[in-house]
Amino acid sequence: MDRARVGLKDVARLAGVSVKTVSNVVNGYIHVTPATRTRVEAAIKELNYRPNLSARNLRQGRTGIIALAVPELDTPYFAELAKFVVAAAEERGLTVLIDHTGASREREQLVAEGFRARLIDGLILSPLALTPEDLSARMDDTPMVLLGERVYEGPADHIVVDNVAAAKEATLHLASLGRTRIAAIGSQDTVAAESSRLRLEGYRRALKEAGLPLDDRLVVPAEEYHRADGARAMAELLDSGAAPDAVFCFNDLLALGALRTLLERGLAVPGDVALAGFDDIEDGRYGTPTLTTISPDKRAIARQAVGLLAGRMAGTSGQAREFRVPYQLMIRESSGG
Amino acid sequence: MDRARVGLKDVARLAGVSVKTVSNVVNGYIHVTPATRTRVEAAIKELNYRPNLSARNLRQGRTGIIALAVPELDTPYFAELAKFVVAAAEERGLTVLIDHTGASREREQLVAEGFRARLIDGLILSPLALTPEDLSARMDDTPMVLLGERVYEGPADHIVVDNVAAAKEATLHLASLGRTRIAAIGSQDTVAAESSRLRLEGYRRALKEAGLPLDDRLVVPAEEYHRADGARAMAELLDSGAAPDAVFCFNDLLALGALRTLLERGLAVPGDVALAGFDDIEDGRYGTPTLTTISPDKRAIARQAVGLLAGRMAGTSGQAREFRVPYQLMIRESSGG
DNA sequence: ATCGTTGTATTCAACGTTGTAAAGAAGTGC
DNA sequence: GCACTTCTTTACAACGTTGAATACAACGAT
Repeated sequence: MDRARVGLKDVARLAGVSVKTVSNVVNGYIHVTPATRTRVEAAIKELNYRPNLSARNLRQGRTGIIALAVPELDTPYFAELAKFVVAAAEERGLTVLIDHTGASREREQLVAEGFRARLIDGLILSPLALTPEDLSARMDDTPMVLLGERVYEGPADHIVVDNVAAAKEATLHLASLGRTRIAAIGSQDTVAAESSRLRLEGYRRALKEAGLPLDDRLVVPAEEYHRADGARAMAELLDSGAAPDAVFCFNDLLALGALRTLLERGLAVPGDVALAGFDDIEDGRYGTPTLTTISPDKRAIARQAVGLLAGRMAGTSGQAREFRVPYQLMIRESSGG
Repeated sequence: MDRARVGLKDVARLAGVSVKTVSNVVNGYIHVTPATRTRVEAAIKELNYRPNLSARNLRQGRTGIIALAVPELDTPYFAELAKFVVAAAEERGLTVLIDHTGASREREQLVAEGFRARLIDGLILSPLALTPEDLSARMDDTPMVLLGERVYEGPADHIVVDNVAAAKEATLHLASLGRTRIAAIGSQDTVAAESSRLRLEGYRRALKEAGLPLDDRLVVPAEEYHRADGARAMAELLDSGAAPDAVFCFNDLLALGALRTLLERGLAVPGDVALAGFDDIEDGRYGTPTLTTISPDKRAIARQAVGLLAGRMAGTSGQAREFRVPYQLMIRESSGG
């Protein structure tokens, strides 16, 4: 194999034209004779020429690459989201590079501060640990769109789902089944745990609206949002004697973990305890029982994020914007659907 | 914000040195006076300079980016694998760009043929539909490592798990429980479905070794490897009257789908039907019951792939190599563990 | 014929970086 | 003091591409 890189120059020599003409053919410039075009295309094919994107990018000042930074890629919610983002980016001719931050503030800062600067044209960041102050202090001027639940007043565009309303709707749904001891799994007391706080707020408002008392023993924290944490939290809840007859989990993985504990202990779902989650990941749609959950429109999130980012990259200026993306309560078997 | 890009030139002017000296500081060149270094570093900080990677890459002829092309990113197995690949790449200072092929032969060909050529230095491809002929015909000379089950004699390095042995071990485990009517879910008759074929072969060998008859009605195809296919296949199996007392599913998602059908129909797992899967995805470790499965060492797969690729990128030449990665049978509740 | 117009192809410079070679400064050994 | 090495910094060219400016040819209208 030729290890030697073939460039416009080589194609030009073979086709007997200037370098620029080859460039014109490659870029579909209109004023090229069919004859030359054919000749050049033949040469391109013969040499198996591929444009050097680094050179092109250098010249044009853009790379066509955007980064998507998520806490964990192997979390179903983010994997599904990533898929939609990649698809939405492709529609616009953009390539996605994925960073995972592991939910560490340090890594999130690094990404926001332009760790990939001059390689990417834009950044979609799903922050978990980053504080609004971190964001205000941001130096890098790469366009950025924030994803997810948190509401920032800061200077960055962001896409949000109304967590309070969604959590309230899920909790009210459980109440509408006649449940009176509705627990919540997933509270967090870190400064940065905004989405947890918002969902808790929704839960509280729902209880108030339903005329149910607020019992602190029914609110159980979860350090992370994985199945294991949900299983552990559910066990605590049952052992504490709080005797819940429904549980709203702050995400689906917590709910699936909780479900596991409930079934292990011989409790019926939804018979003894009704269950609702948040995220609508595929796992929840095929478990036993299937999981009632809040389904944020992930495709819309991805589309909006990429669209907004593309706009900024194209030079749109102005105030940071917030886009609200719709969600839907999916009632399934775990709450008697 | 300065929208104007700051380059070495600007830093050099501010620090009162030549462009190359700044470059030397940035790259940690040894022979720079502490005094100059400090001065330059101050200037870099003041201007918030970031190297332009496109330019650097153009100059050096490499980008430091590798692509990982997987069929579906939101499939747990690949999401987990992707995470390990990203981590392994980071250890070597490489950045990963993810492509998803949707298991389409066309997209896989596109990727292998250098769709991203001159942007990436190497490619890790997990082929599903690509034929060995496609690979032999490959023109692009970007280093490539193939991932996954398929064994190619072709010209590319690849990382494999011994599918036949693993499938045999899983099936034999089911037989060792005293089950005599062991079904298999996931056969495929596409030309390209190599991994399905290998797992089926392992299943057959196990039956032979256990002295069990081979009953065609016990082998059920699955078009794709998702939960829905598993659920459907299990239903077919039960409706056909084949009366299985154990099922080996060719991946965990199929198994989880099958599990769903079994529980829906009031059958006990593993009491009435024992179940085993393949991949060891996290979902299987927290379902009810937990899932017996073949666990390929994903971290090793990722490490080997990136290492091998890095070697080729550094210029190692020679015959295509095959690396075998270990696996482990994880016995859990679905087979009475 | 002459002028403009349009279409086709070329030359030149520049994007920001780094490898090479070489220049200048400073020390070392005789 | 001289030749020599070592350290520090620089000028220059090149990576492969494309935008701007321009040359040249062909054409139609005057």
